[in-house]
Amino acid sequence: MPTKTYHIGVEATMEIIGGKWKSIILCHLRHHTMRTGELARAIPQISQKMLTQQLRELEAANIVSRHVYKQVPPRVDYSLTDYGESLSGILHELCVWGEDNIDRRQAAGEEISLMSRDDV
Amino acid sequence: MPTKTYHIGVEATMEIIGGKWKSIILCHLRHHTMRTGELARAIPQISQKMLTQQLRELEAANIVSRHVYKQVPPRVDYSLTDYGESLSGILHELCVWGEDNIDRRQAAGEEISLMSRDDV
DNA sequence: TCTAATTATTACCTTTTGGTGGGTAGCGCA
DNA sequence: TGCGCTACCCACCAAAAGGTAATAATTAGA
Repeated sequence: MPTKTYHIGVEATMEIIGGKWKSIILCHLRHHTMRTGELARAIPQISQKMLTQQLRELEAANIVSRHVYKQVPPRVDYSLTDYGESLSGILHELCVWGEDNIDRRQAAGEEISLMSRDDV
Repeated sequence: MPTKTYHIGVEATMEIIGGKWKSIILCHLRHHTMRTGELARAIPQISQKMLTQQLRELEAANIVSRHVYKQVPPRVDYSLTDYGESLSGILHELCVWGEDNIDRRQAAGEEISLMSRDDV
């Protein structure tokens, strides 16, 4: 296997939390364990396919853990692993910075809005 | 113009620093003003097209500023704006977390390597 | 006159990412 | 019998992101 080379730390971080959905999922999971359907409702724009796909990748990176309850209908929930928790501070800052960014853009007259803030 | 709606702050942040290159560029610019060619050498994997494209987008978001010197051959350099500096802490943490992630994966036997660390 | 130097643009193509619509499992209940 | 519940998988398609290679512009200096 050819050695994979990173040139700077942030590359590795972005490989894990980058993409359209992962950081959003993680920001929700930061507050509580959530069931699949809960996550889907919390992120209304995401498709079911993307949701499970991204969760699988986060699981593979040891950021989230998946708990399956032997029930019918099925019940599955997701939470941050201990290692995933080490991202919590960063995730929070990413949320806060984004909120401020939206505020600025609104103040500048852009037609944008934010549905909910981090510290719900 | 239809109002653009964000559901959580991190969405806006990722729109700005997400993608394969932006966070890497910003991590370099965090330390010093850099010329185009310097950036290209610091990020050997990037193509010239991507470099200028991403810089234009960061400029449009008011994160970096571009200075053109009237010289031949041309001289252009880029630096963080004051607003861009407000990302500096986050960028640093993203680098540090990634370095730690790489260390862990190496310890676990993955064939990966890191060329340079944040605090050069 | 020809080339080096530096930044940037363009057209074209490939790869990656994301979306849609369908289907399955298996138990409970009308 | 047949439907609803929840999670999730697959095949297929569309869109976005990224890569390659060629080209421009301009002046100094060989």
